[in-house]
Amino acid sequence: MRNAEATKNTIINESANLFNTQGYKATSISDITKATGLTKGAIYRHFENKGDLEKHALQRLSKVMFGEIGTSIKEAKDFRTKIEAIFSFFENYMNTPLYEGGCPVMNAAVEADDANPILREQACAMLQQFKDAVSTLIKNGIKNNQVKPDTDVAFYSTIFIATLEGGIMMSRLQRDKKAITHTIAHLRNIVTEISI
Amino acid sequence: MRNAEATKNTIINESANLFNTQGYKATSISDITKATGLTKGAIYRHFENKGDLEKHALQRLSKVMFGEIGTSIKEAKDFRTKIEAIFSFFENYMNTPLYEGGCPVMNAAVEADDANPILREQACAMLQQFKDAVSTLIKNGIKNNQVKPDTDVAFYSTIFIATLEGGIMMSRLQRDKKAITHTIAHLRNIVTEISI
DNA sequence: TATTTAAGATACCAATCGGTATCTTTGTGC
DNA sequence: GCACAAAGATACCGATTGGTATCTTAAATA
Repeated sequence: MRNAEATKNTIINESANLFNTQGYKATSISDITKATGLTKGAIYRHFENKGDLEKHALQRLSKVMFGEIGTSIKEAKDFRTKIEAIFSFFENYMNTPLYEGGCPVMNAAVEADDANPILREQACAMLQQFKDAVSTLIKNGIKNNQVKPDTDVAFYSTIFIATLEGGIMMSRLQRDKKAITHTIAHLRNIVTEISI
Repeated sequence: MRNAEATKNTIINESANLFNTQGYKATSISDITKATGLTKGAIYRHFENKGDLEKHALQRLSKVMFGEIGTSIKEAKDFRTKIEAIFSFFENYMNTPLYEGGCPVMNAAVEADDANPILREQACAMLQQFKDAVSTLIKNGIKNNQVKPDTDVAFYSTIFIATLEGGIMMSRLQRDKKAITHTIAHLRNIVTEISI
């Protein structure tokens, strides 16, 4: 039989790309057939329905996003370089993004908000995963005497993510790196403030 | 004749509400007929096409948003209370929002990004208007010896907006005020830093 | 090489999409 | 109260939507 796993993989990749750029509702199954070169019959053999495909696609975006962030964090040694890895990841959204269409968390969050509870739940989990990653990063910084011990972990992980997400939203809308550059510069100041 | 201006107004209001909650592409003309109690024929008498209606709806959201922000800023006297008016506006997105569905700028920005250039341009103009408002607020603060004279206006107006937008995105996704509360608390610290 | 079965293509379905042509109703000025 | 014009309702249009039933093709196995 023709490699089922490989075709399923390309369907997920192509649809993930389309969903993240055009939106989930706005992307039709036809769009995906055009992008993959496959037919509707082939797609529906691998996925129950469109919602199922959306789920797998966002899952893929999540894996790619956190995979990249995770490895670049692991490569760094101390708190400052680790958090710098996150900054450069967001900065690269404007130059050489891993996927097109901006941050998958924000895209899914804004679109799914009320109409698509499954997507919303996934976006929620992704945001939590991101927050947890930043939190452990700060916690380890405290443990290793690189971050001030009285630092409010939940507070700072929240404002880090909020500022980054807001920054790339502005930069993508204005098609100008200035916003994300400013926000990251600001976050660097905060990093200095809480660093020992 | 039946009051044309009034019906046009309700069409704009109802569709603005639907567009901002469900999304522009995801909201059909049928949805709007159900919400208004009018028929398709009535709607297309007042608007050329769906895009035209989208334009008017976002324009309405813009007016409402900046109208509210503008008046509450004018009522305040000094820099701190003026910027505090903006904070409380964003905080109210979670309690008693002027309109449902979150920030119209972010919603339009994320959805329109590549597919809907007219909407994108409008969102871009709204963001610029918001940034200009914060900028003049800071500039006046400097002029009136309430803000440090060496304050980078473009820098701070950018991070104020980015942080607020990111905060409400997170809070709306998590359906929890914590994120926006934290981000605003952080912005209050910044206000203190740049204040005299 | 023949059989079997999974993968993918084709052809269709009802429902809905944005949009329009036409008809009916309603209010206004004469 | 009657003609006129504007506002809104009705009925339709082709195109597209998500989805399915069925047919064909290709690869593994016997």
